[in-house]
Amino acid sequence: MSRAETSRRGSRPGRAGIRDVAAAAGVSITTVSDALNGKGRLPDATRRHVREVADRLGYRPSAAARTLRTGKSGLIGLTVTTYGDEPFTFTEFAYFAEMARAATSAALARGYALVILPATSRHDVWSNVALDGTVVIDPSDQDPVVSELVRQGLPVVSDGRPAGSLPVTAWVDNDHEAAVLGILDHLADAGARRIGLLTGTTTDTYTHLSTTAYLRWCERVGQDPVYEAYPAHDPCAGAVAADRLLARPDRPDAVYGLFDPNGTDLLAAARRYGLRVPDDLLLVCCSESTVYANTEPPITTLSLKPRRIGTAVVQLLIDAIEGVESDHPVEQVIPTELIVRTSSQRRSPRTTVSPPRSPGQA
Amino acid sequence: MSRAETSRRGSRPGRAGIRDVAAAAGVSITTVSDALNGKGRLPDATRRHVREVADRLGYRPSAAARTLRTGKSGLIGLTVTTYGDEPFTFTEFAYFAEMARAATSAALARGYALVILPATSRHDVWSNVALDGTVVIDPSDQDPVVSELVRQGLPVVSDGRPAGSLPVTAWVDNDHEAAVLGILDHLADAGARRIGLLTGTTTDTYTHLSTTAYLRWCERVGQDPVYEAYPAHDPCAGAVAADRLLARPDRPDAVYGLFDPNGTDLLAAARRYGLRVPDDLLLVCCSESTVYANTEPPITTLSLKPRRIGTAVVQLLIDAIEGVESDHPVEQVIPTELIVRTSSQRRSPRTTVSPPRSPGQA
DNA sequence: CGTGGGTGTCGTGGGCCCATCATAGGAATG
DNA sequence: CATTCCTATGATGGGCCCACGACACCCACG
Repeated sequence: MSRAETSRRGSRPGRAGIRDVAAAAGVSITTVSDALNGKGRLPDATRRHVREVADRLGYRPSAAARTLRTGKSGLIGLTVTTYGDEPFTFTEFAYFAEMARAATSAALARGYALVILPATSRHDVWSNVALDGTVVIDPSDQDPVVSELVRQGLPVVSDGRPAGSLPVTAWVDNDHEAAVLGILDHLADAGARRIGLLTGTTTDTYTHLSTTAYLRWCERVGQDPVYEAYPAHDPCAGAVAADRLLARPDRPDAVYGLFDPNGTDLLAAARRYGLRVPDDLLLVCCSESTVYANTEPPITTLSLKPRRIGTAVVQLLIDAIEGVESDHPVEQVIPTELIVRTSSQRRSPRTTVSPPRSPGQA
Repeated sequence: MSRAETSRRGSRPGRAGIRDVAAAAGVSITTVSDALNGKGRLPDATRRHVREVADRLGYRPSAAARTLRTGKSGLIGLTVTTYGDEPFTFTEFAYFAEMARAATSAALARGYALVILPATSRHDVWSNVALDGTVVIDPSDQDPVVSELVRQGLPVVSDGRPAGSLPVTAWVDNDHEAAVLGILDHLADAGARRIGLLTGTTTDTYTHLSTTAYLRWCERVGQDPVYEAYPAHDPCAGAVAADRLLARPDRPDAVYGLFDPNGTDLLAAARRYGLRVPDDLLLVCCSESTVYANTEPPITTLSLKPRRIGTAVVQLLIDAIEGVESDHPVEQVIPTELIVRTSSQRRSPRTTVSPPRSPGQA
């Protein structure tokens, strides 16, 4: 024992180990471990005493040793898709930030921390961190990262319905088709005759499902599709695409934009063409940003509820990690929320749909 | 050895350990370790063979064991301040997202991953993860997290000049005072007579330095300060404060807003009071968001260059971790960038400052 | 009244997780 | 026999946990 003491002193003068605490408290290593972890059956006096000594010595258990022994690291990977060199795209900023924030909080509340891992990370980096499980955002079909993780026996929960036969443990997503159909109906109700779509060229599930839903809706109501697609990760391309859409001979009288910056892009394009919103052009875009509450005019947005998604994803993952029989279903659909503002209300609000009021009221 | 083999088989059927690789390749454990890590002096044939076998078995070295042995985890903490329950504030979304993105990329390029750790994390969470060092965003004076980390001998680099005598290893910041003075001069040059400030009630360094710089500038040019402060973490309070500022009897004819959403808030308030921008009111705000390029009118913004900051912070931290004699100084000041748009140009651009052109040109 | 067995409470020893590294050892060659 | 090379052995890092051991106490039986 004294040998251990000595060798430890030599190795790391700054940090105290469990051995040092045991020696200082006059008990065994096991007793220290049990006292600090609330395990075993020890008299409260011993427990208190050990805790006191540990505090005095500034003892912090080595995370590495604990992880090695228990097989649990308390770390959850947050894998974000990458376009080009940078992790997560510009268009997803607000969504991603909100989602990550909620996920961080939820994980923290259950004693876990999040590790950011871009999908294009070098193998050696993310196989070099001990994860208990991983959250994957919008995994592509046959995502090599996911299959590798699953092969290692780690639970994987995805934000976004997994494409193809990706073997994720669970997933959470919005009902994107229903959301698009709801918006199109909303615009049609507001008087839109020809609804256009600003969409992306990428092949992710969100873009694909939304575009398909649009095309099917068009077919159902007998409208020719009017849409422009652009690479969503390029912040400049959006403005150009918005311009193209409004410059078409079959110019739409309402537009839904799938990505966050589309609102301002479309608004700017409309101004260039002298179109008044909402009189000449109805506008809706998918965004989590609150700037659209204060634009001129305020723009109707679709919120994907990233906070609920982030929370749900983490809960599912931790349930899987801890082997909790999921009281949650393994496939969760989070409802979207349409925040109706001026840009999508041609008729002055409530005038025609509400019951008549007394003339005195504004 | 056969006993070890057996016990391993029983323990974790899915994952192969270094023992299994050694057995399968018919060499010793050391040889496997050396072959995979490029150490020692081994014949290339052996090296290749070992690698091949390791690949075939899907061997991944245990991160926990390696961390325990080497004392390095390859993990960097990213500590974010919290307001209320949620990590990082709404007003810092774009800044934080950009900064975190750059930091993630920079860390990755050097083989490190980032762990998100809200400052209010329970002790047991962030002492439960093995960190090699930590990035702290805007640490408050006497931040307990920082002192604890430093006490453990871990390098800490802060984004934002540390308040008080916080013992950080290094820091990176903008020259906020110079930035504010530059903006005020810019507005004065554009014809502003009375410049107002939209600031925060929080005590962080950014808010403090900026406000002080404003007050000093006012004193120097002999203008009465006109400012409103609000709790920056409350997204609704900003709109109210903007309104208050423009409702004052000594209404300013130019305003600088310290926080991201102030641009739209001020624009909306200006419209309510029938003020034209930039004719009746000049506007600048500090923001990383590109929406201000497409507002009506486009708004001049100050960029704090979060990507450069995120990169610099991580480089400094990893230099410290790896004991590299910093070729970078330990205190870095990143220049800000004023992106001048219509909202701060009262006189039509270039007309009066450029040499006269021939009448035919637009 | 004395002692052996039963029952509990507290606490300890040593092995284990897995990879790394220093050093000792062995084989081949000059 | 000496010198290169390469490989094997064993210690190490630090905390957790299984399986016991030590000790006290109580009851019953001789």
